Amino acid sequence: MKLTAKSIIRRYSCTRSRKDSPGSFYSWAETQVMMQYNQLARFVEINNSSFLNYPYQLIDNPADLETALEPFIAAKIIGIDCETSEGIDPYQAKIRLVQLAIPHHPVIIIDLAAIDSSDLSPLRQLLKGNALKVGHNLKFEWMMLAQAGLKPSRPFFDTYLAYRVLTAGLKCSLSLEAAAAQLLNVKLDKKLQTSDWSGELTTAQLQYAAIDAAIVLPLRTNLKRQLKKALLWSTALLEFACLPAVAQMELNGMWLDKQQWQLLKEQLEAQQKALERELSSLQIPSPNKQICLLPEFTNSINLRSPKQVLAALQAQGIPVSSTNTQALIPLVNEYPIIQALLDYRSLSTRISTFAEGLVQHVHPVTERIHPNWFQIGAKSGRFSCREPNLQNVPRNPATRQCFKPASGHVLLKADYSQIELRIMAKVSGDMRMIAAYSKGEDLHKLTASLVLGKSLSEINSSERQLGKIINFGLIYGMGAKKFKNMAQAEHGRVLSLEEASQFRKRFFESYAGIAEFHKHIRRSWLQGIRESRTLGGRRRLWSKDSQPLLNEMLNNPIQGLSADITKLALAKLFAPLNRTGARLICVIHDEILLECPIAEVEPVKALLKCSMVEAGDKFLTPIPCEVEIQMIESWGG
DNA sequence: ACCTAAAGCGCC
DNA sequence: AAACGGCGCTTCAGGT
Repeated sequence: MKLTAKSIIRRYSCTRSRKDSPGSFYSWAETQVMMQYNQLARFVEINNSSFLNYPYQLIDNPADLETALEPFIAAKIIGIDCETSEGIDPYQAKIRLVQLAIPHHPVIIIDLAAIDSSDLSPLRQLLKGNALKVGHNLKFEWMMLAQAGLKPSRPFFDTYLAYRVLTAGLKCSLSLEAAAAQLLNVKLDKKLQTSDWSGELTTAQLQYAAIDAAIVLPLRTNLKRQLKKALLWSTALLEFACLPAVAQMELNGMWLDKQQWQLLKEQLEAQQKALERELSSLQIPSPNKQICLLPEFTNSINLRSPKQVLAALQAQGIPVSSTNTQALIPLVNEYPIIQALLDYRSLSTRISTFAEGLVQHVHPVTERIHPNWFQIGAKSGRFSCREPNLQNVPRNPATRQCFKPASGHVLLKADYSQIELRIMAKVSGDMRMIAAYSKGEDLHKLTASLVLGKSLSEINSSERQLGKIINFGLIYGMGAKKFKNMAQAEHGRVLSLEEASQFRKRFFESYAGIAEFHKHIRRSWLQGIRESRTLGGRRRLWSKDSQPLLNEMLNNPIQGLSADITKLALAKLFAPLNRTGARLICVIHDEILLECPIAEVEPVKALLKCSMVEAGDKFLTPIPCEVEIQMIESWGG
């Protein structure tokens, strides 16, 4: 197959997945769901009330359970919801109710407080079955059910993820309430969601519980139609396939050596104290400061306050108009105090956010850290992670060495090598990049040689570093000025603005495919197009009240496809990984971290590599996909 | 006393 | 004015 920049761009711009083809028909079951929805909608209209009546059957004994679930055994699609008591932490909360919905049937509400877990096997079998489980934010249900010994099996349809796939980039509420209102014109009353589900339940509570399970069925029908119409069906399927891996990862958590962490904290605090002394000359500029008799109370400034720091620096005659790092870096050599200030601020973050902050999230029950993972947390489709964010733990070894596997285990750390650069090579079809990757050449070295006008063998490690900055900056539209600053800040190489813009020019001359790719995106940006797609079909929208930035549109296809690839790897990994003793514990965009029993290292390594490479190959061919796997005793190596 | 925006810094 | 992109957390500063 002949690859040219134009042909790839053309293909890129009209990428269609077969599975996304519109005009699909609906099954009988789906038609029934729509009829049910129509009845529901009519009811709302007539009553003009936020409270909906919906038939349900409360099951509070083992004998009724088996009978009640009979109609569900043959069902292909089941709406699922849970209500919990004692909070929403899967390690502390308890499931009170499991609600199950199928079309034209009362919702079955199972009271787990009234049924012994040994009598739940009909429910367990049902959840293990092949029916499509539909719910809103199923990660929560999955974790709760898994903790109750009722782990549900694929396939899943998560209306929350589906709604996010459909609206990625837009600011809108993704709650079930908002989705039902927006897509079905049904008003749900969520006031009871946080009510007490531990004691005697009221009719209103049961009614609320029933509606939540029932509503996801028409919601799914609506979302499926819209996803197919928007050519987002394969993206949604990818998210659904990835969901159980994410839920399991959140349950697994990550172990932190608290004692070692405490030692680290003390070291950082000592370093900070030393810097504070070094920075004591930074004082409040005051015209009458000589009247202050107790300078330690009056003249010292708050080093975390940009406003006070700016005034103090200016008082020392240092020519600054801003205290941000970019502005201060060029002054580091001339004024030693600047470096101390930068170090101080860095230490402040490492102490408050990490040394003090992270340890507060060690779970009292598991003694591990279980962050909230959001599999579509970013507009590009990337994951985000909160409370705490494990995706921005400082890289320095002393910090990461505190993250360790359980005893008898090691960590397996797998990284995609230069994934975004490879994606750029793929989507732009740049001939030089394709040739370099197929020969196994080092792209950073290549860029340095092209821009500096030297042969590959002449490039030293410092020049390669410059090539790296050029590669990662310029492919996303960095301007000459920012590039100049970055070359100095991260590489220590002082460039004039002319040199910087000369390098930039040579970069795009050397990689004509990238230049062409940028032109193509710029054209659609100029036309006022408000969406961006990845090669996998994932879409990001811009709302009408926010003008898309060109650089956002340049970046999205790259960053978004990287997310697609990682998610596909996780989806492939999930089932086979569960047949081993290894556990997924962390995902940092292009890095996957497993905790693996020592005895199983070799097979798990092979499985991990295979899943990731297969996922990469699906989108990157003919660009080779490289995955590096390390077996380590701690995250720090 | 509490809320919000911005600055700053950590990561990919 | 469009000028690397994507996040989350803590602190400060100014407001109600």
